[in-house]
Amino acid sequence: MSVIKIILTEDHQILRDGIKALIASRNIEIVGEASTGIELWKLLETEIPDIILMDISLPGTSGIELTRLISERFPLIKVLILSMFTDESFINQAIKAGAKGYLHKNTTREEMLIAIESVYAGNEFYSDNISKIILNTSIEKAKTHSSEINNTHEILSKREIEILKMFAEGFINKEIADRLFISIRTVESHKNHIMQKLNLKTQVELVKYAIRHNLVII
Amino acid sequence: MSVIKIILTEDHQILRDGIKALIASRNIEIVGEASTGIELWKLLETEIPDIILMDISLPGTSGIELTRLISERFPLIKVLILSMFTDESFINQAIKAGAKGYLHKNTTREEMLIAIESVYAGNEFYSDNISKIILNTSIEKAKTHSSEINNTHEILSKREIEILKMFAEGFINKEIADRLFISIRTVESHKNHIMQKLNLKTQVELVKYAIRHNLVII
DNA sequence: CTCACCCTCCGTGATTCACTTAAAAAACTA
DNA sequence: TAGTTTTTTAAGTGAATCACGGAGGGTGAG
Repeated sequence: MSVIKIILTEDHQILRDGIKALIASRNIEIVGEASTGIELWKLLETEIPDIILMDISLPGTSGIELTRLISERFPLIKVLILSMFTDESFINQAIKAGAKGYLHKNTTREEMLIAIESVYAGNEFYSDNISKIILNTSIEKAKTHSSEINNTHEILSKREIEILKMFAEGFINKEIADRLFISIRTVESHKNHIMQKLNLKTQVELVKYAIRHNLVII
Repeated sequence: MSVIKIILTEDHQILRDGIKALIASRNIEIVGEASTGIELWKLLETEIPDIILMDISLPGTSGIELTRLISERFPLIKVLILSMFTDESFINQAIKAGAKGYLHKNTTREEMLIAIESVYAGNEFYSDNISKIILNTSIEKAKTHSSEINNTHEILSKREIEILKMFAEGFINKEIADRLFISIRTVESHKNHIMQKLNLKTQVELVKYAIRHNLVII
C-alpha cells in the first residue's frame, strides 16, 4: 500500500490545518499547501501529488478554473472539490472542469477519507446529498455537453463583466451609462444578455452571482 | 493547571473536526459541539464551558446574536468569535455583544491556542490584524456608545426583516405580496422603510446588507 | 465571404423605484 | 386607562428599470 500524496488548496489557514490534522495517517501524506491558484501552480513545478483537495471559492482564480487548468496540464492528478455550496451549477461546473469528486464542507472525517481513497483508486466520489442534486441533471449530460461551458469569464464578454461588476458594486444604470459613455439602453441590453447567458431571473440573483464569482466584495 | 472546557459552535462539520483535532491537548477539553444556536442552547442546559468558540455566520440565529444572549444569561462564559470577515462593523458588533476575542479564520493553531488561554485568564484577545481594524473606531467607544446600536434586529421590525429576507432570496415584489397576502404597494412601503432606516440607496446595497447580516445565504 | 459574436441602440408594455401621504392595529408609556 | 409611538397596511405619481423583442456596424475565424 503506497502513500497517497495530497496538496491542499484552501485559503483559510485554520481549515488547512484542520484538514491536515484530520487526514494525516499512515497512507496519506500532505506534500504541499496553497492558499491561491498561483501558489498551487508554483508547487506543481516541483511536486506532483496524486490528489489535490481544492476549495471552490478561492481568492483570484476560482477553484473550478484551477480544476480545469489542472485537468488539462496534469491529467493524472485527481481533483477533489471541497465546497460550501451545493448549487447544481457549481457541482456541474466542477464535474465539467474535470473534478473527480465533490465534498460539501459539512462532510465528516470518515467520508473525506473514503472520498480520498476512492478517488485515488480511480473512481469518482460524490457524497449522498451531492449525488441527489446531480441526479436532476445527470452526470453524463454534464460531462459530454461540456461545450456549453458555464464559466463566467468564458461566457461573458469583457464589456458584460465590466457592467456586471459596476452593477453589483451598487451603481444604477444611469451611472454606469455615464461612466462608460454609452446609452442607458445599452446598459440594459448588456444586463439582459448577461441574465440570459447565466439563466438568471432577477437582479438579486445577478448580485449574488457577482459576489460568488468574486467580481465584487460583499 | 485546570482543564479549559470549550464548546464549539460552528455549522461546518469539517471545521469542527479540524478545530477539535488542532486544539485538543492536556489542558483543553472539548465538552460539546453545536452547529446551530438552538443546539448550543440545549447543550448549555447540561454543560457550562469556560469558553465558547463561536462561528459568526451560523444558519438561523447569528453568532453575534448568540453572543449577546450568552453574555446576558451566562456572563461567566467567555465567547471567542471565529469569523470569515474582518469588517469593522462585524468586529464592533461582536465586541458590543460581549465577545472576549475575535479570530479570523485565517488564524494559525498557535494563535488560536494563545487566544484561548488569554481569554480563559480573563483577558481579551484580538489578533494583530483585527486590532489594527479596531484602532480606527477605538474599542472603548464601541463598548460605551452601545446606545447607537447598529443591529438589524433592533432597528428593523419583524415584518421588515421578513420582507428583506424574501427579497434577498430572490423573490420579486409580486411573489412576496402573494405569499404574505398583502398588496404589492405594501411590500414597496416596507422596502422603502427598510432603506430609509438603514440609509441604503439601491437594491444592490439591500441585498448585500442582507447577506452581511446573515439573513440569507449567498 | 460567411458566420458567429460583440457592442451599440431603440420600442413597448409591465414592473419597480422614490418620494409622499395616510389610516388602522399593535405596542409601549405615563 | 388614556395618550403616544411604532408597526403594518395601502395608495398616488412621475421617473427608472425590467423583460422581451428587433437591428445595424465591427471584428475575427474559418
